Amino acid sequence: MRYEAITIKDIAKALSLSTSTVSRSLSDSHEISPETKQRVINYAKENNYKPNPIALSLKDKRSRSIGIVVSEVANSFFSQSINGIESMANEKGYNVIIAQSKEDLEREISALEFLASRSVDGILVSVSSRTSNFDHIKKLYDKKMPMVSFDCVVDFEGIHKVIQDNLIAAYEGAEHLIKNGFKKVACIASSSFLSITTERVKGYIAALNKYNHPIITSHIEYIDHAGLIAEEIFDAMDKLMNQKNKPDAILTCSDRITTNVMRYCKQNKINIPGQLGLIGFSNLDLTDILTPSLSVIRQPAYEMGRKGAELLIKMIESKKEITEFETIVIPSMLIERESSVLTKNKK
Amino acid sequence: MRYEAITIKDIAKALSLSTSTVSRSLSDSHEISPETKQRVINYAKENNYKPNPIALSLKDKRSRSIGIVVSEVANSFFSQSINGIESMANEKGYNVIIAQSKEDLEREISALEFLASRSVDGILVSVSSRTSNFDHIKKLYDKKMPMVSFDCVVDFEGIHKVIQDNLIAAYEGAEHLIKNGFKKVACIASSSFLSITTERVKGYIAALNKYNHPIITSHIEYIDHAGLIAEEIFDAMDKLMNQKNKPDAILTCSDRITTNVMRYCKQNKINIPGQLGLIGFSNLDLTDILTPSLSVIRQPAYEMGRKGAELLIKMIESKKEITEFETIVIPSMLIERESSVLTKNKK
DNA sequence: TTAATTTACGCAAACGATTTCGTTTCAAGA
DNA sequence: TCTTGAAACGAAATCGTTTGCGTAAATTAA
Repeated sequence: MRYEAITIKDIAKALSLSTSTVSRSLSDSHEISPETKQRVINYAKENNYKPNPIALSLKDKRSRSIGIVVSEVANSFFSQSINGIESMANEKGYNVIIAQSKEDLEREISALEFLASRSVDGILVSVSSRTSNFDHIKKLYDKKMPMVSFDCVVDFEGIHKVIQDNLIAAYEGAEHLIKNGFKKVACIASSSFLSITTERVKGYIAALNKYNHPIITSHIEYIDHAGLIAEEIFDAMDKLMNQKNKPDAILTCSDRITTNVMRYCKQNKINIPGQLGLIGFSNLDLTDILTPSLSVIRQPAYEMGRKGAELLIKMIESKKEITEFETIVIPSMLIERESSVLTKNKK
Repeated sequence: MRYEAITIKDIAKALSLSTSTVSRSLSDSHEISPETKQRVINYAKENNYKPNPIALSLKDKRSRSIGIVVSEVANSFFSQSINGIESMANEKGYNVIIAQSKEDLEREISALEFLASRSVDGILVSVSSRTSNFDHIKKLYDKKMPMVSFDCVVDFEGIHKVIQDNLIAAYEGAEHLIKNGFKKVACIASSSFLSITTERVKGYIAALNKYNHPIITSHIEYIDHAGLIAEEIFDAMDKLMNQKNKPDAILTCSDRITTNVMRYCKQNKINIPGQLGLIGFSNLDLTDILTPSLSVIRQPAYEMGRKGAELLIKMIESKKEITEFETIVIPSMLIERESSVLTKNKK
């Protein structure tokens, strides 16, 4: 079964004209008589003619499509980002092709290859939590594939980046806990490979330093598999909560970590915020109706997507080599709710 | 800035061969000598040659891409469906282009036009909640665009459909509430335009009939805008809870409705399940850590996506006209948790 | 030795659209 | 009357790939 669209040839044949004349009529060229032009335009409209983008792509050597590589679509942060990317891309006349790495380096590499072989004009990439080296990205980039790195950005210069204010966000998160009376704030961060992780941990440490809290190594846990397996997070919680000097609050650095910490506390009957204060990075819409309602650092996913797409398209359409690279930082938002605020009458 | 891939011409020039010879070598034709073949294959591999899919598309009159139209990507059901679609499409060598209708008929129409004009080989569509007539879909379908309707399916014969067992799922949901001792089970359904809504309401009514509960019209509310505006759901709840004969339990028929009912109850301090039992359709991963944990009917999003993509691709690749149309029903899963179970010691 | 066949490759058309370069026709200027 | 030139259109190349057809050289059969 096949859908057959009308072509410029069909129009030419129907009106006994050459394809050149039809093409020129449709592009409103001055060297076509007004009558012919009208005949063509009318016929095209009646038969709902749309130029074949594939033929155009072949000629122009551009596909007007951009690729996205994320770890997973079914993740609130990324689905919101994709939403933003999509809206900007559509405005600019591009469409998007999505590839998922599933937090796996091998799949990330093949996703990039796949996109390049599908001749996208550029790629937006958020690297997986298992990506500790960036050769595959560099390689493609050196071949002049326009690329923008967003969220989980690559760790080298010479590429546009769109990030949130990771350090500041984490700083404010930790500070928020401290100001609300917590004395021993721990941190569960994502994969140690990622720059967003080091940034966030830096912010966490900066806040502790600022308020003269000691930095306790056993209070910092890393989740190297992006929390795809809940076990990993439960193990981290076990470690944190079973030590002598156990924390009284936690800053969690990703959606999945945040929710799994909640899950752990619920299963282990740890009272939040009474026994454990909690604030975490999250983009879920449901955090306000959790009990206790969850204080979160909300990441500007949609805006990051839009900005990333805009940057990428600017790059694609730029004639000259790009030499100046922007790093766009979009502020995140701290939403204070119950999970991080100690009340007088705690159980 | 532009990425330039190596072409068959480049290989031909480099090895002083014709493009035909190169092409045939790469397709392992018998009419090329083993030595030449090897030379070409080696050179191609060294230079990471990948055939240009755009040129192939132009020749084959197929793009090896399929379109998806959903109301919104940032929706757990759809992002999970897309995940399934993507995985199947990739297995079969297709990629996906996503378009969003944002629950708006106009945007749905233009999304379909957009996809057709981008020459996708077929389209998977879940209609928006504002879609009460299907002319735009029929029109495209009559032009032989392969299409499969999933989840919010179209209301006419002669097209493949992938749905969940809406009637049974709703029946079981209502039955579950009744069996747990609730006497006055209400229902908040989605847009009355949608067949999934009528199916689910039928299931709800069937359960009430089966257990000799009266059908009370004021206990059925419809949310015509997909709950994009929380207000609409709050209004429905106001109506339900402020009547004399108010319900003691609710079956909610979509993710957004379910969570907004929770939100309403939390704001209005309505105890669940003590004052109001609740079970709802939802695909969120967080429902188990709500308080009370939420009983849900989980929709088989991933499987529906995979099955839909499989069906669509089968259709695209079929030589002959399709005359038999399948309606694939995938069972959903009822997960019993606290929100629908009355305990002895209620407040 | 000559004819027939096989081997191994090149030429050119095709897909749909754009664009450069002609070509035809007609009118105005010399 | 002849030249010039604009106006209005067509032919053909191009993008990258496949493929039917043609053809030279090499091999085999007669």
